[in-house]
Amino acid sequence: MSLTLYNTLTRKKEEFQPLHAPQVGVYLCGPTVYSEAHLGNARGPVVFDVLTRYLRHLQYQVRYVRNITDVGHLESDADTGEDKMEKAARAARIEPMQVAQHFTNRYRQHMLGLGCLPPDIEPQASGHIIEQIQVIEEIINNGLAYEVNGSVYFDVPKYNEEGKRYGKLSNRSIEDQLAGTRAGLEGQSEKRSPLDFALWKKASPEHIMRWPSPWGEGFPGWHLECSAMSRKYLGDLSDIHGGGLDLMFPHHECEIAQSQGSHSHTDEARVWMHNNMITVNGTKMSKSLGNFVLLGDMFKGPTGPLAFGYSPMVVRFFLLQAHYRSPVDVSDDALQAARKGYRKLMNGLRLLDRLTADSLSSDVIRDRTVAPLAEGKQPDTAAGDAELRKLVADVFVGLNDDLNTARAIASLFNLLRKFNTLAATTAAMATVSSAALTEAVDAYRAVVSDILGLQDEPRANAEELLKLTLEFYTEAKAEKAYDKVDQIRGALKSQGIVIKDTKAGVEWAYSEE
RNA sequence: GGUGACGUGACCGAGUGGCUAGGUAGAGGUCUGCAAAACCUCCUACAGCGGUUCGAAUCCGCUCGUCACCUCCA
Repeated sequence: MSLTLYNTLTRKKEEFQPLHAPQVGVYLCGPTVYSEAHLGNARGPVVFDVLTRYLRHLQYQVRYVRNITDVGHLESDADTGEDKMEKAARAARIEPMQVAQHFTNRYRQHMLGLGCLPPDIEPQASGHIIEQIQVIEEIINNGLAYEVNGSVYFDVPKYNEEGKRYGKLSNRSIEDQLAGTRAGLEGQSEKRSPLDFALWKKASPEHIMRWPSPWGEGFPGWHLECSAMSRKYLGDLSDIHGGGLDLMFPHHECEIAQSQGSHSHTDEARVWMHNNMITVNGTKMSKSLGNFVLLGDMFKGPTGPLAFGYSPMVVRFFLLQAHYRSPVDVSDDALQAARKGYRKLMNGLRLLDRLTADSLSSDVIRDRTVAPLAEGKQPDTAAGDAELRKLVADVFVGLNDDLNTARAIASLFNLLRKFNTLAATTAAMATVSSAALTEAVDAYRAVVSDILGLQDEPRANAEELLKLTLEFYTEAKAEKAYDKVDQIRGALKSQGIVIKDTKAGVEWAYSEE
């Protein structure tokens, strides 16, 4: 049983084999930090978080790179195209890097909330201009790029003449692409072919973000950073490269061309993975359509199509309940169902502690020694153990099948039902061995917490609970039930809280000890 | 126009030639001071029409419908 992943490049599920086991290099195209992240921006990070968590569970040494795009994404293909970063900065009348930093901070905060572990390396495009210039020079030296008026373009037709195939990832032929080219392509006069894409763009006088280069002051093209940074941190060829389906073309296609055209001469990554989109009423959530749900708003709610707020963990669970290559539609109904399912799974997590608790074990042991010993036999747990192990195995069948978290979660619920049945009676408990039970309990915990990254969210309000306790305290005192009084006082004291009987009534404070 | 997906029960969402998906909602039951939880049973399915097959929700064809990419987008 081993992990298989769907590779967009081959359009097949492939058994995952690291290039340099036990090391595994994973790259995820990160956010452009010029605005607040929306729900759609969260899917890739969540999926790749589960992927890297699972790879680590499989004992691989993972280097997970997720970049921050803080420069270089043009507003349009036109020569006058303004950088999105700059546009936002201009609107807010602040330093562009301040905008980038602000939204980078927000993004990290949201990702942590969603249970995504920080990447091992989080490189910023603006910090890798030199590396990007170097890649351009390599491509020029290989004769696959040309300079016009301080801008540099990748020569797609030439690239194809050399036996490469621009379009191999998205399965498009050059002819189709040319045929599909739209009419509105003025502003492309500098390009030799409409298929060519910018590696470096000359900065117009009003452009704030600019860097010196062999071709004058300018800024890197929008596909270049990932190629340059992937190579720097993961080598010429990494194991896995991912992003949203909408990045497949042209972004990832261009990345492959750039890597093939540079000294790397590789597809940049062996496995290319693409997560599907999140839709609202069946239509893709996107900035341009304005139908997006900002993560910050979603956690608080209501916002846009949602009448309620949903906690980060509920959102994470919601996303994982679908397979990453399927589209997911957001709605209150779906999220509310997900919330209940999530809580059920979390209650299961708490049940595990009881299942392995000493008190329960001793009961079980007593049951086993009383009943079966009358017949002079050990209890037969073979069937129960086998069932338990099958339930656990099913969970991993799901994970191994192209990271099918939907199947894995379904199997977890089946396992949970078994746990609930076992916990109900000591007789049921006696049908499984403690070894098999411990195994299953550990597996449940590992998958839910470590691999799926689902944590319990405390929902109880401590202050309210404390208030309630003080009411019982007051009642006990009125009844002169002093052992009860002392018991409550002692319990709270062990939590670092002292009760103060004042003339005005009962109050509490944190212990100063 | 080109490329690629998809259409599963009240809602969400897996699966894929014969074997229970799962969650939520609904009905009944066990348990229960009440309730909840838990467990058991049940209900509503594979867009339509043909075809292949011993057998199709699963493969093929057609029809209808929906979506994505081809332009910045996760």
